[in-house]
Amino acid sequence: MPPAKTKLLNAALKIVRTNGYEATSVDELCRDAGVTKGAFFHHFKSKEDLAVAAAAYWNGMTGKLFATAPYHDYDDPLDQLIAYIDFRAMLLEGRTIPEATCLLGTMVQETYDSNPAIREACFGGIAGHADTIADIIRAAKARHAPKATWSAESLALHTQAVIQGGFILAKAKNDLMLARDSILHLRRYVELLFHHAKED
Amino acid sequence: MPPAKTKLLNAALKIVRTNGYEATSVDELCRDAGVTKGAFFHHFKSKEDLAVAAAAYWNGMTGKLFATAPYHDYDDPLDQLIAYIDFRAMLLEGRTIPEATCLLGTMVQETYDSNPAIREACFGGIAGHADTIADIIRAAKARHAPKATWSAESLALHTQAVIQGGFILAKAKNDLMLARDSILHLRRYVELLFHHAKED
DNA sequence: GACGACATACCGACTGGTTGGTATGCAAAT
DNA sequence: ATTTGCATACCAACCAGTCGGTATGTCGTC
Repeated sequence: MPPAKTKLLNAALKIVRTNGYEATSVDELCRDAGVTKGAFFHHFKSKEDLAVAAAAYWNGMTGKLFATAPYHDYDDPLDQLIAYIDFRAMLLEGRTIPEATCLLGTMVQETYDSNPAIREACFGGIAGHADTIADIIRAAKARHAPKATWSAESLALHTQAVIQGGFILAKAKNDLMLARDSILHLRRYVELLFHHAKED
Repeated sequence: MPPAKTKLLNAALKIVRTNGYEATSVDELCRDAGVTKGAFFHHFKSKEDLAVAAAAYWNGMTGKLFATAPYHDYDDPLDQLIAYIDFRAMLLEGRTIPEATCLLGTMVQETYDSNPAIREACFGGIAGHADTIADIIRAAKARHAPKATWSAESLALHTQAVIQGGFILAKAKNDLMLARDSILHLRRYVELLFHHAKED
């Protein structure tokens, strides 16, 4: 039996991704985690504190997932980048929308203006992940497109924008395939970017 | 002096885009609109009803904005498409985040699972706008890339995904320039797509 | 190794304020 | 005379957060 803190964090990942931050009540979190309100406020000094902790927890989970993902195994960084994009598409398969979508993107929409601590936590997670992709893009650019005018950092952030935007369309249509379609366009964009660079 | 209904709808556009749907209370809406709660429930039978009406109101406003935008003036549909993308980037200039971002994308994140009526209203607005872009893309494709394997509808939805995703990154960093950067990548993608097709 | 001092983990009843929503009234327009 | 467009007053449910309490360690000290 995991401790109450872990159970609350897992409940937060699930419920916040389903209903959003504001619509998630502390009582519902406790009910889902099977703990009492006393336990909640023993471990988190406020609901906001839980949200920040959940973002850090999320970063830990996804960080491990991406660090051990197979796209690192390719020698050519461009192959790694394409494989990363394919990996992101694969992560949608067999999952429901709350299971496939991003906690940070969901939370930041509701909190960017009213809750700086949560916004910062979300940005840290997204930017941190984008940095790992920027490293791959930087290497791919050095090898295959040294004269390209776009920056690795900007393209890395763009990959995250496409993925987040795909999630919004998927939620709107209630169909994760919309997210996959946008990821396929992203894949084609990256291919064209490097294909174009090789022609020069 | 506009009637209470209009004042409430305008307040909804402003406050929901700033704080999200759930965090926006009926009382706050009334306060901002300068009307009483009686007026609210006279015009809208529930908060959900207001959200659906606000989505329709938003579609009316943005529909007019895009229908009269200058990107229609180009003869070549590919020029129209590029000009549309530039127009979307231009719409960010001199605006705050709540002023620049999309009501539908914001609302659907919180309501896709819990409130089908709002989700449908959001999807209708996004898909309806995407359809107008798909028409342009279809014409551009017929003229410049008849053999391309991607569909006009899919690319049109992708443009919306990029824009929505850019908004999320912008909110996370508290900087609209992130949205503009992604829109510039989208512009480059479209150029490469058609540039590539012309080479065949 | 027994003892007291203190910390950690958790419980659940309670509170004051806020929530979405209702019931009723009333003046102007049709 | 009835409908429309609001305002006032009110309500039960729910909200995040508090608080007094208990059970279970885990130290240092004699």
